Amino acid sequence: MNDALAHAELIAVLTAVTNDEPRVMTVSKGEALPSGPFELEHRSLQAGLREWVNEQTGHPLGYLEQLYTFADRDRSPHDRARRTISISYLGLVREQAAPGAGAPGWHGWYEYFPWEDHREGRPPALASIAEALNAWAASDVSRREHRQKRVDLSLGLNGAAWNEELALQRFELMYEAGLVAEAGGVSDRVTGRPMFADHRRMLATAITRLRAKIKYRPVVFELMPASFTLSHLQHTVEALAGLGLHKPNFRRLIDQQELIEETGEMSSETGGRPAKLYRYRRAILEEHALSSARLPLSRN
Amino acid sequence: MNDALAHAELIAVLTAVTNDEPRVMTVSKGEALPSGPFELEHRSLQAGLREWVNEQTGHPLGYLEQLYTFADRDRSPHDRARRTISISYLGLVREQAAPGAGAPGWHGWYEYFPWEDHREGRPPALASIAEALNAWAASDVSRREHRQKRVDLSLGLNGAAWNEELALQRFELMYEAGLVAEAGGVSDRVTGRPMFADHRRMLATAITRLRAKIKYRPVVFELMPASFTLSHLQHTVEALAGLGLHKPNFRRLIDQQELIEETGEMSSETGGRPAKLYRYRRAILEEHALSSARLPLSRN
DNA sequence: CCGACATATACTCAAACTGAGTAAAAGGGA
DNA sequence: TCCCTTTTACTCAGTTTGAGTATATGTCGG
Repeated sequence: MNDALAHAELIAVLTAVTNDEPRVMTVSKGEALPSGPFELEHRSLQAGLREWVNEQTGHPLGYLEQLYTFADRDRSPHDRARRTISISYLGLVREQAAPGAGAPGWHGWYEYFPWEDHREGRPPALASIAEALNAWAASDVSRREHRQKRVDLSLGLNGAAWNEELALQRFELMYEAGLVAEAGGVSDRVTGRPMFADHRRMLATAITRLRAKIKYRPVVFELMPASFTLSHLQHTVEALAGLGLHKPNFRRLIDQQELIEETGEMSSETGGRPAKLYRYRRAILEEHALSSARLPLSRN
Repeated sequence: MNDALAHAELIAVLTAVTNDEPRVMTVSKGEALPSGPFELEHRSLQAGLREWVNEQTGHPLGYLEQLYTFADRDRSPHDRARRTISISYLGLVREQAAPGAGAPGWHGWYEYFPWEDHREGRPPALASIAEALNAWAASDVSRREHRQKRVDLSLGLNGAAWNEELALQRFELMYEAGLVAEAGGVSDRVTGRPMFADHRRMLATAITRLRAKIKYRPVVFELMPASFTLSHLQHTVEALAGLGLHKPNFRRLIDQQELIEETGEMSSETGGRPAKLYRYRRAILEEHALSSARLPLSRN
């Protein structure tokens, strides 16, 4: 085997939802994701990450999932003889347990991706982005049609519906078109706040992964306090998905899955009729398999 | 930053389906997955893998997706001062383009996982495994109930349905119970063929990933020749899922998604009525977004 | 040449699920 | 007391899904 050596670096995308706003933990005034070296003492990658997140931030993190491993060259121009392998993780932090989640260090997802929040309808930023991307598509005669289709599909134009799971795809498209600051574009209220190196891309990866995952696995509860109302739960999901959901149907979905149970307490925080408080039924993880299954099964 | 250095190793799980049998490319007489070092010249991890797969095997590989990155210690006992980071990839190889896919080097998935093939009903191996795991569950008084639930759910016992996507979970359970050879168990027709180090676990990861992915993304076509019959397509999906599918419903699903189109040719290979030949409509990738969406959406 | 056989293709039907809308209940505050 | 707000409960049509049945079109044996 060849003796090529490399640095190993762990990068964490830690997410919490506070005040119905999804947030990510950052360093350097919001310009980078927290990261640290992978050391020999660490038992495994996952254990290594857990350790230093605990040391550095004090946030106990529940759910932790590997996102992606990068090793592209040109990432650190001063270090050409050696490569850095970056292994990124998505971690979910419970709101309750993160009292500093509104403090410096935590920044809203949608500061970095203003076009991703569709809870109040299509965000104004999207119109400008669409315009810029359409121009980009038109600028290359030979690939125009193909590009236009990608733009339409990603942004939900010309008959296509907005798909919140395409967050990464959208960012990569904007990168390719040179719109975002990391690719030479400007940084403003339309194209969002940039980050160090490819950190914003990792955040986009995390958002995409999480938006997909909440649909078939009960990970939202890793972000919820011990007891919560149905509306609180719905608003958390909406914050992550960047979409408004139909209330009656959301409730139906939740209780037909038997994911939660009443605590018996009530909450009267919101000014209207008091709401029942619920807690997550941890046992459900053992009872059901919770899989999607979209194949036409037979029974022989 | 700390100066911890590590080897970087790329591991490929290359899969093809030949004669309705899913196969994986191996080295060392079927005992290991092909792997190679990640070198400085490589542009990126993905590019690195592509290069040496091409060099070593000659199989042009279409689809390539990162699976997982490992760095657990104790993996190579002779090399304690340094860590090896293993980045595994899932690659799909077209049947047509892999004429050696039945030759040595290629082995059927179900040699390694005899309990995973449910196309002809529950495989006989499963009964013995269930027995052994039940005994294992009963052997620990304090955790018995929890263990029993895990067993029931994984194997589809006591009212639970068999879920083909739990392949990795099942392997980990058998590992934990010491059933498989890699964890000190025996190697026979029930527990399947072992592999070097954690390679069988990586294969299980690949199987799980692929079984999930075929449901919401048209990756099967990466395994199909240029033209094929509907039955051929169905048998390929069945081979991967390890399940029998309901024929009329499979057809309905396929053509309502407009994934394929007729070539105009017919095939009369199978002894019965000749079947129409189809080809994959590559354009579909651009037209549709193809996402699952299991949230109760609203439209304001 | 004919009829059994095998597979392909086409159609039907009920149950479950999904998107969407409406109505009643239960608090707080003017 | 009445209005406002939010929770909770119910309805309904259109679609999707699992499952079963029927017909078409070849090959092959006699």
